[in-house]
Amino acid sequence: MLRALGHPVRLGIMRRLAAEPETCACDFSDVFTLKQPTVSQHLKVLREAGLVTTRRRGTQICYSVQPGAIVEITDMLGALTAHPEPGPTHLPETARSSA
Amino acid sequence: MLRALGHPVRLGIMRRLAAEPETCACDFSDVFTLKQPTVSQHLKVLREAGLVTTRRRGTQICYSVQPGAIVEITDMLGALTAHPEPGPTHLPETARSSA
DNA sequence: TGCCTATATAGTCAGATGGCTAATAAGATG
DNA sequence: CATCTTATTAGCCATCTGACTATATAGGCA
Repeated sequence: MLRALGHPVRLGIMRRLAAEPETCACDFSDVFTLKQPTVSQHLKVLREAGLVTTRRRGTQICYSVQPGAIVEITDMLGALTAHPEPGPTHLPETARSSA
Repeated sequence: MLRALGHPVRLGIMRRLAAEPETCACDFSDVFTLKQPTVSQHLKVLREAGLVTTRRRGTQICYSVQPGAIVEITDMLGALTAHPEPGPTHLPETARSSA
């Protein structure tokens, strides 16, 4: 998810979706001055990262922010400031799973 | 900053620093099975992103998480879930029907 | 001072990323 | 059913990233 947000266009898409939910895919091409397939690729990354949800409206597909995903990231980032506690709070460092 | 966190090794470094502050640079080479210069590059990215702070301790340089940076990211991400209607300001209805 | 350890930089190369055009698939609408 | 619009996928190529080795720099300590 962080990797998905690490690209300026994708972060811009998220911001746009936050400011104006239910934005259709075709709208982004104009906003970011990118060709439609390029936007589609970025939207796919965001979709597969679970950061956005889709809904069909007529011939268009509207995107919105998946609030749960943002909470998930925020929670994970908050753990970065948590002090080390003597308990099973910390995760194993052998996590090799990719998203 | 998000771009800096978007790499598994760098996120792992941040997690390690959260679990064990004041970790010296040489320690990461062993933890992540990477050569020393590679770790140094990642630490440089984190440093330039303002995500970590450094402190010299003898011959070593110890890294710690910069809490303010995490707050900054969290705050920015929180804005992604904020609705575009912060007050009684009326704006065009967009026919949002729940699925 | 001189050495020795720890860290940072330079340079290089394979592989990933991100943009495009062209073609395909999905679905609405007459 | 035919057609048209919209979205996705495929393939291509320039650029960036991230790993490495080799080298340079910084600073403590005998």
